[in-house]
Amino acid sequence: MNIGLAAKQTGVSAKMIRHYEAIGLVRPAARRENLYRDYGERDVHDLRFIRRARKLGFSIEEIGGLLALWRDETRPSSEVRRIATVHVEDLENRVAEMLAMIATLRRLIDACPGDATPDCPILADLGDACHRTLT
Amino acid sequence: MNIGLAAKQTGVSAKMIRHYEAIGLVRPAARRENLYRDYGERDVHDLRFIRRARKLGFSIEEIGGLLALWRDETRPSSEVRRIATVHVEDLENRVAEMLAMIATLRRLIDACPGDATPDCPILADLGDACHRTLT
DNA sequence: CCTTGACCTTCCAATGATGGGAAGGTGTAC
DNA sequence: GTACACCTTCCCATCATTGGAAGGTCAAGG
Repeated sequence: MNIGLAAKQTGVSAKMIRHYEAIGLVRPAARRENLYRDYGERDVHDLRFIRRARKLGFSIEEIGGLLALWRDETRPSSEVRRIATVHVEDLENRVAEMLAMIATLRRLIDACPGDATPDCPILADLGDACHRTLT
Repeated sequence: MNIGLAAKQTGVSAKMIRHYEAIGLVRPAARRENLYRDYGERDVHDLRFIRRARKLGFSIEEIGGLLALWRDETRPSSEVRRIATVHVEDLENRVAEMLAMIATLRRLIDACPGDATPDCPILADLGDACHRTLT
């Protein structure tokens, strides 16, 4: 099948399919006589795998590791679990940071009149030379 | 003051200070005879403002708008509030997405034996041709 | 046979925020 | 006078993705 059809069937854009090939995440596609890439079942599987892993926020590097484990019949599930755990902890750290941002911003927004007057605690907080975190 | 001192006083690296100047986020610094950049009170203020806004996750573009409002004595606080609200809603959306990823991954990790056996629900979920979200 | 439109190819560039480093000029302290 | 810390500009890299240009290929229809 052509790259366009593979893209439709996997939800990965043709652009990204070529890119994943260029960086070595997927094996180079077979080529027809006209040099068009030709995809089969296994390629489609790998691309779907990648798309799902991306949706779960795995990096390309992590996905490379997961794909290798997928292909390794003798893989220990502990290794997969380790990668996923490291990733989920990273996600949790980032969420915690973002929640802190949100809490601060919500406080500032609540304190801001939001009318035509120029007095705004949001700008005051960002610009105040004697900066302190609101409590 | 030199760019290095300004960097120390504001927490913005010299690299980034030059970058912010290049993209027009801050006004071009005054130059001494030797072409060294020369920073004053107001520059330091703007850089601190930027650093704090970055810590709250505002994009450079949003910060440009906030800085302009800061300098505008007649700004309506409603405009500042609007920018902050849009941003916080964006943050909340991203957090919700990440929480969904985390929930899915936690379920998969909990179901994974994490031992030397190759059977792993994490890979099964990523690779299954008949894919369904775990409930 | 020729055109049109939809596909495919490769290559180059941009995004946003930041860091790294090279090559070269300047300032200061010993 | 020389060593060292600082400054300058310029280019490149990251990460994942998108966009476009320039050109080749294929199928349908006039």
